[in-house]
Amino acid sequence: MPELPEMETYRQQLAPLIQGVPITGVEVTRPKSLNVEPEQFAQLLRGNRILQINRRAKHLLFILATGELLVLHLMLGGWMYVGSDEDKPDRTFQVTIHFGAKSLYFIGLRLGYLHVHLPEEAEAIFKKLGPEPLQADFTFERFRQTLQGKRGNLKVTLVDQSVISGIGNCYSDEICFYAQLLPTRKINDLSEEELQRLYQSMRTVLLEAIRYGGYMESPLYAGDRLTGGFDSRCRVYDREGEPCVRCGHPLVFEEVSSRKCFYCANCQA
DNA sequence: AGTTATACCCGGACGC
DNA sequence: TGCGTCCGGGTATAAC
Repeated sequence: MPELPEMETYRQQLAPLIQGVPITGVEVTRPKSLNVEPEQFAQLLRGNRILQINRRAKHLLFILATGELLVLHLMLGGWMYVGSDEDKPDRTFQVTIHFGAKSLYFIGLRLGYLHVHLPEEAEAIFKKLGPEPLQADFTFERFRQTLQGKRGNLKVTLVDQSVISGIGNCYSDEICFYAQLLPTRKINDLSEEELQRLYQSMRTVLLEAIRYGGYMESPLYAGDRLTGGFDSRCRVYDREGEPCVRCGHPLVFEEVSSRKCFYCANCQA
């Protein structure tokens, strides 16, 4: 599922492919993906250009030459492909944006969406989100302050977008594993040393995931060797029963706060 | 502040 | 091949 590293991978790879290229047409087969009428959407985009692609948490922001933003959230299982009629995936496209011969296909948008906003509207939406975990000014000191007074468990706190933004179900497990902390630990029970481990692990895991292209089933374009490169490097997520890479004990699956949760019961404490 | 429940949504995998 | 069934899971919101 697309979390911060996946969206960051998309952002980096998408930029050189579509930035500045005139939009020649739009197709919408799922109007619910949009917050405006499909005709209005097409009218706004046709002849327009995406000048820049930014990311905020799990959102991608396509900045149009005319000043509006397209705010993308892939939610569960959404993904994208850039290609042409010849090599496009055999899937249902909810939205397609054509850039001459090549097209950007949006796939698996069930709860996902592509919304048109003015910059100030987007800002208001993003105000509810917690800090970006990888932003340079999100120091350990700020991290500690952010978690100050929290009493929930590690898992539920890490995936809470209003506390820290961008981390989802997969990376919360990976971060806990790297930090050798049980996802069920209470935030307020963590020692100073454990908090530091958690902070370092958060940065290390997210940066590694971005470097290897995140956790995705499908490439972004033909010949893409980066997207999904982190799949095989996931240490615990969806690996119930497999031996822990650190100690060899079989990994455990448990529902924690009604979420899928994977961890090593032997070397996480 | 935490915890729990519920609705949202539908493609595609799977079973027969 | 074809048709019916059901799952997944982040987010918003409400109730306690």
